[in-house]
Amino acid sequence: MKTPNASDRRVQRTRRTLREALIEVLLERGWEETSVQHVCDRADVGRSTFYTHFADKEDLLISGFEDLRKALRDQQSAQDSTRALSFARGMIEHAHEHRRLFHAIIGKRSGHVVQQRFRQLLVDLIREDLAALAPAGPHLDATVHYIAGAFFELLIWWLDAPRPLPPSELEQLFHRLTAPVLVALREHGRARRRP
Amino acid sequence: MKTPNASDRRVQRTRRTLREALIEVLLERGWEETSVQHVCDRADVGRSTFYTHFADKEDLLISGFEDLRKALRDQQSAQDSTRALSFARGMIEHAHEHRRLFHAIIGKRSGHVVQQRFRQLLVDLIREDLAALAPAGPHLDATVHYIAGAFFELLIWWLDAPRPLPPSELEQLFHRLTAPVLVALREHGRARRRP
DNA sequence: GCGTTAGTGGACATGGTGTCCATGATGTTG
DNA sequence: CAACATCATGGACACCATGTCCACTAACGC
Repeated sequence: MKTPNASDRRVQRTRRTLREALIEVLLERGWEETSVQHVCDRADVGRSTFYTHFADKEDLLISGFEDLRKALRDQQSAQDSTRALSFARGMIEHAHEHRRLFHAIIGKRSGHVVQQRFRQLLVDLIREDLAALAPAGPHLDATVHYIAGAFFELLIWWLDAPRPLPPSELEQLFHRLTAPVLVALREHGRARRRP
Repeated sequence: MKTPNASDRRVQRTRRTLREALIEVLLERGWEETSVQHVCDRADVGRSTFYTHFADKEDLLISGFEDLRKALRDQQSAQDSTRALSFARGMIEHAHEHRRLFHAIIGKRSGHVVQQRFRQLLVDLIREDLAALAPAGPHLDATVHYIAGAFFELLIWWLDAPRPLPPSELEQLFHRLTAPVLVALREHGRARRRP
């Protein structure tokens, strides 16, 4: 069977069921210990059916990342986004709200492709934010990756902590640590424009 | 057979051969595509022998991490380590010298446990450096992880770049971006000591 | 040299992957 | 509403990797 038609009810139902089952199994077993088998069993869906929709378990999980992205955009436009890196609030709150899920997805028991994708998501979000502050080039690239890595590790640390800070404090912490980095970037940009 | 005696010539030879074979296969196939089978074939070592020495391929790779750590310490003590985060120079030079290997080990084609361990190595190194700057607590922890994540992502970005900066520039960049973070940490430390 | 210990290689059970197909079930369309 | 196209099913198949075991042989240390 070739790429099923997404507008068909059956297709939508199957995909939704599989995504939900993935999350359930993920929460119970962690990423590495989750197999396509388990997900299909939980979803009560034939394993052959799985492969007509997704290439593998990573493909399935990543298909849900778009939802996160959209949620972040909604949250972001519904507040004053005057501050740089305003995605942080939404992301942190989202992670707080779905703490166990986030922990399973990006935490220590996750898989590398998934982490890779998540970090790429961060890099994209941050690059959008910083594009206005400095001219494109290796310095901007480096700063974007610097901040993305910092945020990612900070988030994992926070998700792993036994008694984590409240979300607002984490956000504050992140902005306090990152503000001077942005200042440095801006200065660098100005310096290069008027050497 | 139980834990073989490490002083036996045969044991040393077998382990060394396996480590070398792992690196070879790793460079050719990347982490995920490397199996215990492949490594044993390349090393010309029985697969059952592998399991008397290492639990799995991760165990084998990580057994080589201690060498890196030692190399870094030697390099670090052989220079003025007055500057905070002086490990960075050694790490960057090391990564530059073994670029392809580092790329395979911690880059995009790596495995998550390996990355995990490497990040833990960074966290440990940075915590040692920063312990003197601020009192222990969540703020110090957060900063340590922040910097570790930033350095890690910066390193991967650098290893992935088609035309990478020279190592000295990367080091400079890292220190320029991180200096203000350290200042903030110190100030925070002073503020809490004299509230 | 001799007793001990490590390496060999093949067998075995287990479990996951990805593909394929005939069949039955369920939408969609005219 | 009926006919047809499409999807889901579940079982079979070939494949590959894992981890354990064991009887046999080779190499080491003392």
